[in-house]
Amino acid sequence: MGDADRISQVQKATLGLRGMIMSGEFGAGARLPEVALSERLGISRTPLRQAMDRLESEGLLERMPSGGCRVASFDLDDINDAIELRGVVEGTAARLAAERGADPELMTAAEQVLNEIDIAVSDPDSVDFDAYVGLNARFHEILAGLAGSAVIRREAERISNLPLASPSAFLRGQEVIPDFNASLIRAQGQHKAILEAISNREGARAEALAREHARLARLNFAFLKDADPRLATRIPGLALVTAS
Amino acid sequence: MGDADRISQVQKATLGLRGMIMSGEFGAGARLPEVALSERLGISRTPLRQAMDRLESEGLLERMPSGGCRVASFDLDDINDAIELRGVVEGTAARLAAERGADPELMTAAEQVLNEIDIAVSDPDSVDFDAYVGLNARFHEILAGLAGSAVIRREAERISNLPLASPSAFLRGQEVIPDFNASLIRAQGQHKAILEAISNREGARAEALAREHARLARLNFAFLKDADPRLATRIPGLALVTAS
DNA sequence: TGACGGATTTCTGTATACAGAATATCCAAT
DNA sequence: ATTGGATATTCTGTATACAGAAATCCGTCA
Repeated sequence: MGDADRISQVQKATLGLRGMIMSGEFGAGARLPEVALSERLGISRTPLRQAMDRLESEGLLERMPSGGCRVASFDLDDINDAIELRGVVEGTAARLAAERGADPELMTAAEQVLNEIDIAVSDPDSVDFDAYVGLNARFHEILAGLAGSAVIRREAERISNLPLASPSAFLRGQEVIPDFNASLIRAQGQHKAILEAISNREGARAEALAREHARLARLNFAFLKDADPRLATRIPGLALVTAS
Repeated sequence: MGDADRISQVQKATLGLRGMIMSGEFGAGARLPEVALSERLGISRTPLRQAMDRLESEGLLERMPSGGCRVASFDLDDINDAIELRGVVEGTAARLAAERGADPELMTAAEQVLNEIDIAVSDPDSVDFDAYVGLNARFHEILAGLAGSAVIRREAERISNLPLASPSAFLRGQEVIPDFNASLIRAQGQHKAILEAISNREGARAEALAREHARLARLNFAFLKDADPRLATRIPGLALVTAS
C-alpha cells in the first residue's frame, strides 16, 4: 500500500470531522469545542483548526461572531437550491463541452462508464446498487471535466460537496423512493442523452438535459425529507436538514 | 469608528497577502515562504497559515505536493471561463428571482442603485468612475441575493472573488478599452433590462440577459490582456495571467 | 423569588518550540 | 567540466504554551 498510510493530520481531522458532522453526531447548530474534539480525534488543535477552516469554506460550519464554530443547518430550500445550482453548473459544463468539442478520450471514458451502469442495472431483480453509486459519481466527475475547464470542474466539484447536493446523495434511499429502479433507468437514459447531445454539438440541449437530470435528485429529496428519520444515519447530511 | 480597528490577525494576514498576490508582487507560480511572509506582515505563522488556507480555497494559491504553497497562475481561458461562470450563476439568480418573485425591498434598492448610476454617467465628459465602480458592485451584490437563496448568493460572491471574474474587474481600464463610455452606457441598459425581466416574471429572459451582461467583461478582458503591462499595477489580478 | 453583579472557569486566538522532510550546497571522482 | 553523493540548511507540519475574551455560576440584594 506504499504511501497511502502517510496521511497528514489535517486530512485525518478533515475526514473524521466531516464524517461526524454528516452523520449528524452533533445536532444542527451545535457548537464545536476545539479541545474536546482534538482529543477525540487524537490530534492537536492546530490541524483540527485547519480542518475546521476547510469545512467552513465547504459550508458545513459557520463561524460564530463571538468566536468558535458551529455546525451549519440547512432548510429544505437550501437543499433544493444547491441541487438546482449543481444542475446549472453541470449544464454549463455540458454546454461548453458541446460548443467547444470534448476530448475524445474523456468521451470514451464516459461511454465506458455508462456501459458499466447498463450492466449494473440490467437485472431488474438484483440491481447492483454499490456499483451504481460509484459509477454514477464517476460519470458526473467526468462530465464536470468534459468542457476542459479547470474552473468549471473545480466549482462543480465544490457544489457537489454541499450537503445533499451530490449526484449520489439519495441513492441509498431505495425503500423510501417509489419506483426506485425505474428512476435509475430514467437517470441512465438522461446520461446517454447528455453525452449524445455533446457529441452532436447541441449545446442548448446538453445544458437543458443536465439541468433536468439534476431535478431527479430534487424529486428523490422530496420523498426522503419526511421519511423515517432513521434513514438519516444512512444518508449523509440528512441529519443537518431542519424544517423550514 | 467603534470596533472597526479590532481586526483579527488572520483577517490582517488574509487582506495583506491577498493584496500582495493580486498586485503581482510575487510572480505567478512563486513559492511563498512562511517565515519570511509572517515577518513581513508582522504576525506569527499560525494566522498566516490560516490565511493561506483561505486563499487556497479562493483559488489564489495552490498547495505543492512536496509541501508549502505557491501562487496560482491563470491562462486566458481560465479568466474567460470564470467570467462565463459568473454570468451563469448571476443568470440563475435572476431567473429564480423572476420565477419565485423577488423581495420588493430589494427590487427598490436595486432600482435606486441604477438611478445613482444614471447620475454618475449622465455627463459624458466627466463620468464619475469611482462612483460607478462602487455602484456597479453593489448592483451585482443585490442581484446575487434577489432570488432569496443564501446558497446562490454565496456561490455568486465566491465566483466573483476569482481573479478578474468580478463585475468590477476591468472598470479601471478606461484608456485601453475603446468606447469605454459607450460600454458603460450599454452595461447600464442591460442592468435595467435584467430588473425589468425579473419584475415581469420573465425568467428565461432575465437569465439570458445576465449571461450576456457578463460577456461585456470578456470583451473588456480581450482588450486588456495584451495592453500595456503597466496596467497590471492598477487592475488587481492581471499580473497573475500567463500566456496560454 | 427574581435579578443583578462579580468571580471563576472555560474557550478561543496567537505565538513559539521542535522534529522530520525537502532542498540546496559543496566536494570529489570520472 | 560535469555528475553523483553526502552533508548542511531551510522549510513545513505539528504540538504546546500563554493571554485575553466569553460564558457560566454563584452569591447577594431588592
